[in-house]
Amino acid sequence: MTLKEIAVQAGVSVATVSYVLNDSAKVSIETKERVEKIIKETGYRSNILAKSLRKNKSFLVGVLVEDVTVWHTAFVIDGINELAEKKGYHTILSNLRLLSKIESQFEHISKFQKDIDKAVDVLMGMQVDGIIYVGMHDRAIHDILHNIEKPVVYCYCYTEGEGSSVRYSNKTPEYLITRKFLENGHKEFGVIRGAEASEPTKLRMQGIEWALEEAGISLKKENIVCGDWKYKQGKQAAKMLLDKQDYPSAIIAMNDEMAVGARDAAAELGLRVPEDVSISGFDNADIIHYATPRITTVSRPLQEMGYESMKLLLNKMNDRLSEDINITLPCEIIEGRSIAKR
Amino acid sequence: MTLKEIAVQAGVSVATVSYVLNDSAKVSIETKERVEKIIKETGYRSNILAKSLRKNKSFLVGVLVEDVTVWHTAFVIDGINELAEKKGYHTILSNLRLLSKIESQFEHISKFQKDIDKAVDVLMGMQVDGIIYVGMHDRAIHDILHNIEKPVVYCYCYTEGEGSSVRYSNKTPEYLITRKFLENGHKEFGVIRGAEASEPTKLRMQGIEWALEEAGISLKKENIVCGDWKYKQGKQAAKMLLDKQDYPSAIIAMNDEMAVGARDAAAELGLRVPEDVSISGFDNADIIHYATPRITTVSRPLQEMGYESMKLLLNKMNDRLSEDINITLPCEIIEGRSIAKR
DNA sequence: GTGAAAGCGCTAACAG
DNA sequence: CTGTTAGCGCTTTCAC
Repeated sequence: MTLKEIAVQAGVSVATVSYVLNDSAKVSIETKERVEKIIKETGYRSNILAKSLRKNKSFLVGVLVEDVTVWHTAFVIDGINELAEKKGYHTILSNLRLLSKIESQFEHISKFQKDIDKAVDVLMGMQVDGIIYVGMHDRAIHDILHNIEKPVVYCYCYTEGEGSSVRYSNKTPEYLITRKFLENGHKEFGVIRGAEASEPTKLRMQGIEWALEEAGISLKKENIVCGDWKYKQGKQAAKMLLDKQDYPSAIIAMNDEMAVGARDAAAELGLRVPEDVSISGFDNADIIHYATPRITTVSRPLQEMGYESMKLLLNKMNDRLSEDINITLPCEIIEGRSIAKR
Repeated sequence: MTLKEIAVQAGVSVATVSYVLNDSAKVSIETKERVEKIIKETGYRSNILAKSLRKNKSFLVGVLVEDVTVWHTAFVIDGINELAEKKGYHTILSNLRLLSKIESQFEHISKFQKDIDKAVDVLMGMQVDGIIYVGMHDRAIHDILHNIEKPVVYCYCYTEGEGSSVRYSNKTPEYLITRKFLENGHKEFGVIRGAEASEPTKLRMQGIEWALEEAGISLKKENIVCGDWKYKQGKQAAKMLLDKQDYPSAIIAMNDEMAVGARDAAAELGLRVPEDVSISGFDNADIIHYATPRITTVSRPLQEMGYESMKLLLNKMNDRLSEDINITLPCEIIEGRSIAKR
């Protein structure tokens, strides 16, 4: 069913039908009703492709995700969708599937660059009005999106080149968590860091140091142990920290998996959590809802990050914003029962 | 940059450029190379919208998900993407966001029907060549997709009306799990069911009964307790089952959350898992990787379900398949250490 | 081998 | 108020 057929059935011109459809002014009530009746009867649906072609505007945004199966991605997408839907935009999802590609083959980044270029080609070919790039880790994306003359927003990552970004705060929440320990009288700290070079690791570390400095407490170098974000290394790291006479009473793990690992390490060493050793995590992952005691953690504003990314993109697309903006959204501290008075 | 501009620069007609682009026969080597050079230089990208309009085929499939934040959805999408990408199709994601809508307002299904109709309108308006509907629960979807003259595949759900479906097996894996208990000498069983009316609950129950009947063992009615898939009720249910003299030595929980709840209940009652009571779960959820002991569970073929859905859809779209097909994919048993010899 | 031209379904001047 | 018409970028038939 096309606009033309509707026009024939209604005995009017295509223009008139188009006017009714977009109620763009000046159609007599009778004509309008007659046309609308036929539209309803026939179940006519306008061809968005044709419309986009003609208007040179697709109301489509490309959502280019590094990997849709990485936990936070779905929530970010959800946030994007929420605002997009409100504003009459639709999303076309392009999934780079980096996780499985990296795991299955030891190929160089250049291989992925090709994939990315192809994904961008398709998205641009689809005439998207803008692109939101959703990272699988929070890090700098370096010159990876080429030949795009449309607005780009980076979410859960950022770029030093062109393009706005939306991230979450690391330093402040880790500072606040550290303060919780301090307020409870803790003086000896152990830190289970994330992976070496990771951006969040550095930022969270800064938050910890900030709070400790304020309190005039120093962190022993040997009490900072490097993990890889995984349960196992978290447990191992905690064992190193706790298996000595003067073990720290406060353990700050940089994510929940490692925090749960630390809790289990404590249990194995016969230490009670939080009475003997207090522990904090980061991420508000599902696991901690089943861990006893409930571990105090930090919740990232994932949905909101998607929402804000879409908001930024809308502003860019509608020329209400010319320069790039980098937004950092605050996190929420989720109180558990894993930090006790000292 | 349009095809026409390329034509001008190359000093040929638009037709020729089109021929080169699609290498549809008969273009002299020299012309071809000249055109290709310009295409490369200019970074020309063909307008997929225009192409689709002209060919009346979009190479777009609509992925209509009930809620993208429901854990399995991302994996299903990933599977869909994997095959779609291989076959030159792209996905447009429509997220009904049912989870938050249901939680935030007590509105009737008719409200959602409107949302669904709208989503379908948009998808069809985008001229998708087919639709994959991804459920948030495994259940029958009743007459909810109207006015679609394109192929539809239901994934993680099914329909009694038109449309193929891809689901995972419930009965067989639960049968196999039950056999594991039996092989370990268990004779007294307790079952923590899922929500009352749920399809998977019924099917899994059938699997359990099948194995027990085979073994000539009967299941006491009072040893079947109804849960709601959540940790808390799992724990509560397990307490009912275990807090008596002749408690069952085998507890089959119908998902992992409840299984972990059961494990904690056992611990609180001073029972060791698996020595005093053996436990199984279902889903292969993240949580069980941190639970001690590792709980024996069932992994659903989520990615594969997406992949198979796309495969079915491709066959339908290319007229290689006329009748509806309902596929049930097998699950995998994930061995843990939560079932001991009796 | 290559080009002219029609037309996919729609919008938006412009004319009446 | 309504209709005519050009044209968005592309494919494809038919001529040459």
